[in-house]
Amino acid sequence: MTSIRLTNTRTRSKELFEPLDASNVRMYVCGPTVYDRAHLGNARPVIVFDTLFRLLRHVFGADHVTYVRNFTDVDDKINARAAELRAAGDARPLEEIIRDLTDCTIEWYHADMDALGALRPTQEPRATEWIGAMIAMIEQLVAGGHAYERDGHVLFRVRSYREYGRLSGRSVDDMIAGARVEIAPFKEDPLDFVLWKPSSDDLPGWNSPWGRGRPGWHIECSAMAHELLGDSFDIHGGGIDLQFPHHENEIAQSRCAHPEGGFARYWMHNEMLQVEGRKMSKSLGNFFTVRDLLDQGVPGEVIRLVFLQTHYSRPMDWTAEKARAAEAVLRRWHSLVDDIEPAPEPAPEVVAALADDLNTAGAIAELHALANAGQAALLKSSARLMGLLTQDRPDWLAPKVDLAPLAQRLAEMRRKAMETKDFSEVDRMKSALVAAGVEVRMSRAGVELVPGPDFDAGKLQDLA
RNA sequence: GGCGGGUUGGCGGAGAGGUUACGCAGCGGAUUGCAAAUCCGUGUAGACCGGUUCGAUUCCGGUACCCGCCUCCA
Repeated sequence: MTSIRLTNTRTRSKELFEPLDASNVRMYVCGPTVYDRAHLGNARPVIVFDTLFRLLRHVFGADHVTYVRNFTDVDDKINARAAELRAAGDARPLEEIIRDLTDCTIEWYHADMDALGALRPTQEPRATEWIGAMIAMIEQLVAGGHAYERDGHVLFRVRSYREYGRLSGRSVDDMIAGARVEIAPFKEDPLDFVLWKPSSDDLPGWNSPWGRGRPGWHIECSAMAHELLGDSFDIHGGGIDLQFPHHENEIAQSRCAHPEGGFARYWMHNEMLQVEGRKMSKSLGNFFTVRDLLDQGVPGEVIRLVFLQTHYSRPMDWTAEKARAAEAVLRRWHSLVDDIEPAPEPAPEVVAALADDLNTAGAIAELHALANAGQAALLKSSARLMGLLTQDRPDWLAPKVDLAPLAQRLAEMRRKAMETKDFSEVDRMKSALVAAGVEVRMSRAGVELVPGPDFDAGKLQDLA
């Protein structure tokens, strides 16, 4: 069996991956807060962990991997957006606006991530459907002395978890010295974080032992991971920005609530996305969504290939030039594998590259090698392992049109021109074809016309 | 201020303590009426300074610069 090696953030080293149960490999990845379209940065963990999911399914079997990715549908950003909508004239009750907003955003998210070739996770729990599990976990933490109630809030007592800060390499004392933590009067310690907070009547809330309220952000992942994957599971993933405090807090909660379990054994973090060399942010004006790119005609498959060209542990720069180059590569590969039956197994070199800490760039180099060697069937099966070339002649490629009559006419014109030495007619037709986005291939053997990236059937009307 | 990541040829971007990454672009050639496409060939790379070593771009230490997280945005 292929042995997989993964860089474990927890130990800061590349380790052999050995699942607790090879018949059920379990992975949890932090999903989106659903209040708006996913931006391009949101796509990175999706593509990275989808690739890992595919690799795990390949190695352990498609039915032996459980991949859980949550939807955070209770959050103050959602409440704020809903309040905006109401202020803008939406007369429905807040809860209804929120349900509609989150439902709609989840639909968008699915559509956008599907376009990137990402498989749906095995389970996609919504936080609001697991409030009971969260309350139960908080009760356990309170009972165990790891949490305390203050002014309707329940707070996690960071000092009660000795290893707090280990994942992110921080010490509690250093962080307090850094003083960039919210000071709230009801906290015993500035680093203590909220497990439960009270909701006023105009906010969503659930009844709890501490009154009507809503969960803090971190508890949902702990509760849902526990319910769906157990006390101990294999992989926990997410963006590096979540390492602290989110994942640190998850660990503290989970380990304290279920000391018998080890929570996640391998922690994986993807580095951040940049755009044209700068952080993507609204203030820099380089902020855009996956849907924006798709609408501009950048195919999801192209986005995926660009992402996979950079190792997940490195910052990745999105540039228009990369998208252009990736599209050219995919065009070539598609023309090579169309109508070819994929090989039963992917190439061992590609699997080996992926198994080496998800070396997607190395795997792509192997795909190039297969393409150069004319190994179309292996190229297809190997690319598919990475979620590429999954579709024959996808929509974004030029439609298959019959240009044979035009080719014949051009061939005839050329034959005559060869005799008369007057190529002006031939050149005129050739430029017209090129203007319509057709690639003109003339050789001794004959004339071949291939629709290119800018193919425009309308411009061919003049030639008919 | 605390923590973490990075610096590879014109550009993008990997692996490996000693032997071609790979892709794009460029250059030379084949081919072509001319092109395009295709094929063949082609690169003086490894921020800087030390150390370890027979040998380092690859390991260790330091310096510089860049980036991220700690703060609503992943």
